Amino acid sequence: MDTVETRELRYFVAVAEELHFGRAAERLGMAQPPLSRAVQQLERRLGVRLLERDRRGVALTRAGEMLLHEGRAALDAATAAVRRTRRAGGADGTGSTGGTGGTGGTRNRLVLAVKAAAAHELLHKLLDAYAAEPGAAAVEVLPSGTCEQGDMLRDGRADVALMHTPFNSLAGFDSEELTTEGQIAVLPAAHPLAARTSLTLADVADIPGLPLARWSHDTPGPGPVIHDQTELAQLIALDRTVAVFPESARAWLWAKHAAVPLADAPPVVTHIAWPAHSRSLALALLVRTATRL
Amino acid sequence: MDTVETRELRYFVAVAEELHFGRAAERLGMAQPPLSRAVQQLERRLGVRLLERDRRGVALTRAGEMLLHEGRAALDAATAAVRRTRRAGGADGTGSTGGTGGTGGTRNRLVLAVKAAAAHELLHKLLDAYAAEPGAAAVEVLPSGTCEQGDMLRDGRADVALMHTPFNSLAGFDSEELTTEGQIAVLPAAHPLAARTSLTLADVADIPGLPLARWSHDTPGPGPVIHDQTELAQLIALDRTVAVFPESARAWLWAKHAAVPLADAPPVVTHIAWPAHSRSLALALLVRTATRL
DNA sequence: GGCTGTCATACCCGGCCGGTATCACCGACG
DNA sequence: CGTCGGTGATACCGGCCGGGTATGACAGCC
Repeated sequence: MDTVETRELRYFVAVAEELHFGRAAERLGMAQPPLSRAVQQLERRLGVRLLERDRRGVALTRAGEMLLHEGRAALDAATAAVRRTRRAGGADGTGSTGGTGGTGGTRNRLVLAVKAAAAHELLHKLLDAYAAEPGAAAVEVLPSGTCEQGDMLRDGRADVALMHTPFNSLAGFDSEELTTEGQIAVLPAAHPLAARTSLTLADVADIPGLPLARWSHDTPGPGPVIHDQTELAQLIALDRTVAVFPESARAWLWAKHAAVPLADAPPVVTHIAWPAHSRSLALALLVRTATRL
Repeated sequence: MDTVETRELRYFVAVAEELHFGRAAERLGMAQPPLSRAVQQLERRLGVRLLERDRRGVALTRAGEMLLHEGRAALDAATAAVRRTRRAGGADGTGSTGGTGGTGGTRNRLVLAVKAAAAHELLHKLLDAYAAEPGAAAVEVLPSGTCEQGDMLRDGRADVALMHTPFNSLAGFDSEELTTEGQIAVLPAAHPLAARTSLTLADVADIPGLPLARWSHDTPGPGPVIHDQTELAQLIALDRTVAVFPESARAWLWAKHAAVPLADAPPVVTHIAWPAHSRSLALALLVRTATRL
């Protein structure tokens, strides 16, 4: 009797995230009373108090925090199992871009998550080299717009990913190092600093009238909040902001952009990463191909 | 609709492991027909054929193999969630040895999995040093007799483990390196080779009349199959076998044993390892203590 | 051809999952 | 101070589904 149904986990996680039975029930598409009862049953079966119900909302106990973390991981594992099984059986429902035919014999497929517009060159070479391998699977390239590649691997939307330290964490995955590159400042071609052969992070941190762009409202600073890379490119060309990128970003620079190496920025290392427990031949072949590029 | 209940996963994994509905049902403590139906429903919901039922048993399809692997991982994650939640809430049911009082304030507990009789010295120093830390949790030492430490971490029986490469795989865990040591051959003190100051793996591989001990019947070879380290020590003292161990094994040698360094054996590295998604202060403190020893 | 052993089907029952209605409680507020 | 709004808990009920038993379809085998 040391197991939980995923339904119970979904319910508890919803309540723990909302800290409110009513909203959680709404999110789950059900009424509040059965939800209350289900969580109570879960608490009884675990023999542990998960929530501290003082009037005016709900608070997590220490055990509740633990179950929130571990339960999320378990739910991810369950949905990953479903997604990967469907994919292996050919009953997939993704409308993803970039399907590349394999050798036709096996109907294997591999979903590769990449950060949009990063490491073009590497990705291109990798896909070409892999497609040339005998026995290669079809590779779907899944650009992770808003989401972390790590999340994609965890919940099964992807089988393998290109990740970039120090931006992504490789924790919990197996990985191989592929390339290392420096970082560059991307600024308007007309700006005085664009003539320099080298800059420092401090230089670009506070250029008068040219604040650093931010990817989210959470980051403090005066710079504009941007949502995609095209928007950013536009704003740079308009002399409104400056940004820092790995060197491979030179691939998408405009004529009105200038790139200057940053002397003291940490190098960006591109890894190919996959769930540690993977046992797929197609994946192994892709990794081997990548490391031999 | 991209999720599974753990019940369905348990059922399918049982069938996939037994490749026989009747035996699987027995193992699950239920009748065969509901099990058949449940697996059929699972196949319908996934839209994928998992089993190839030709008369005379059952075979896994490619998708079935995938679900077996991924489903096991998901089930491990679910039971880990339950175990760790119970532990965090103080409603634990383990009868494990080695409970060591923390500083009393927090009722936190940490289960540390170790290979029985490995790295005594290191373990001792670690426990002492950790207990001296302010805010340390109670540490339960869980000797993993038959089981891999990695499995203990995966299914929540342990929170952290001492693991030894190249014997254990660190895949999927975060880890820090602690110590490196060479390996020694443990042989009867009276044996001629015991006088040597150094040996090679080839030397001990085929000593006439002294075959290498095996831990499992799966390993081929003429040596005796042993089940625990005491049994092995006995057999060595009786001139029946020889074995290879990390240097720290000197701690438990008998008077009738001799230890000779192995010149070409790969070094054994002891790591402290934990699930990559862990977010526990007590664990972080233990890791920091360990790396500072 | 019966026998054995496999998995699937048919049918029934009880439990539990979820919904509606309501309660108990507290804080805010005029 | 009574009322009201909003919280989660309780009571009750109906339908679904998970599980059991009995049986069927089908292949291999002596």
